[in-house]
Amino acid sequence: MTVTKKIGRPRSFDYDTALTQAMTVFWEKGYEGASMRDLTAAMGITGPSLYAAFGDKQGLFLKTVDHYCASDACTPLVVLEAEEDIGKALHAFLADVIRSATEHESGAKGCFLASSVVSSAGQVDGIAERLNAVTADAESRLTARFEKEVAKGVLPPDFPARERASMLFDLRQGYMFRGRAGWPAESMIAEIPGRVRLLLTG
Amino acid sequence: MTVTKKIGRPRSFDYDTALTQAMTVFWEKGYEGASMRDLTAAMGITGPSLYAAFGDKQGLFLKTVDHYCASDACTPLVVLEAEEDIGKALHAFLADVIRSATEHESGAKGCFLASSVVSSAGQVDGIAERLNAVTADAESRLTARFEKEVAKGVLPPDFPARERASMLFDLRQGYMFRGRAGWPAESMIAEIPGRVRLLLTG
DNA sequence: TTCCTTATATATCGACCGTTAGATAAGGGC
DNA sequence: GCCCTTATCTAACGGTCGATATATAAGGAA
Repeated sequence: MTVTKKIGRPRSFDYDTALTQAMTVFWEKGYEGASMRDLTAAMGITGPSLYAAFGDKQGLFLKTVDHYCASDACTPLVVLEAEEDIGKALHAFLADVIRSATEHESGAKGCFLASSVVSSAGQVDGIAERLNAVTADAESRLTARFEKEVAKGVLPPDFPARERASMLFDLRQGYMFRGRAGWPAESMIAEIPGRVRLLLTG
Repeated sequence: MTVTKKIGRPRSFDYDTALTQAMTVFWEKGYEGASMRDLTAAMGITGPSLYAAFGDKQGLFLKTVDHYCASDACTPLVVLEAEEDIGKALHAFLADVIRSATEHESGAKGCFLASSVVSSAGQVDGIAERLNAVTADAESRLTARFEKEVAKGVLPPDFPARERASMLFDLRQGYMFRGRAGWPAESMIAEIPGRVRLLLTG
């Protein structure tokens, strides 16, 4: 690892902090809805600084997506992996999805990828590929969680871990939709136990 | 019913046809991405004619949404209600959802509401309410389909029709996401039988 | 025909879009 | 000290945005 000597005038802002603030703007307003003026205002920098550091708007957008993916910001997944009891883990996963899908009154609801980035898939090159990759990764983590229970003997050896993982992922997407439509969180939470029971059916 | 006498110069275009063409543009490009010039070009009319007939951009958008809702354009629901055998009906429903989510290479993938309109919920007044209403309607139709089987005796009396209907709706949303991410249709189709089996579990 | 009402087409409005010259400021290397 | 490099600022670019003023055209009513 070489020491990177920096020459020239140093940056007056923190790269990752600015990136996170840009992400928030994209999250609330979407790719098209977020103007460069919205972004520079939120990031606290001027236009030329933004272009020098992040490239054009599309480049900045892709960088926010990669930043989000790299930061393990998907809390439901973290919750699922942290809880030992599989029933409680699934309950906590779904509850956290519902929370994230409904908690903010602003536009920054739900998963950044699942409820905001996805709508730009047809308009920004590179988005579909990233969504595809992160979906595959999320599903493998969900699958691993089920397989862990199979290994422990809690779930039967023939338990369809991959199928249930993919269902769990898709159910999450439904909550994103309901959150955007203003569906009340209570009715979603009330249905969690039934869903958990079904997901664990052998 | 009174005969509506029209005075003044008659319209030179068909209202519903123009509305449908506008919907296609919104479907492909989203609300923000669709410019008035895109819309007038697709509708074959000039700007002032559009404003006179449909109001401003937001008004036109809401009219396309209402037009879609009123036209029973959600083919998976129609398919589900048409097929008598519940297993085949569910299979056909999911297959049709997957088809609509993946068939077009353009941006007009999936359900207009579920994959396009939903992303404008935070930015256009009136969208969330409409999504909420149409979701409730779709769920009640899904529930009715399950209850029909309960009445026939195919499903047990204590079958949780409403819960499974809501799951079915949410699974559909997952397919919309996968379609946008470029997920291959074959792998989704391959998982249908397992999902149908689980949905019908008593 | 003449009026009244409504739709049409042309041309354009001010505002905002994403983006970039051009000049200036701030660091390290010598 | 003086360079070289890079970041910063102000200002503005051409283009497109959504929306409209104006004048003309096309029908029914008298």
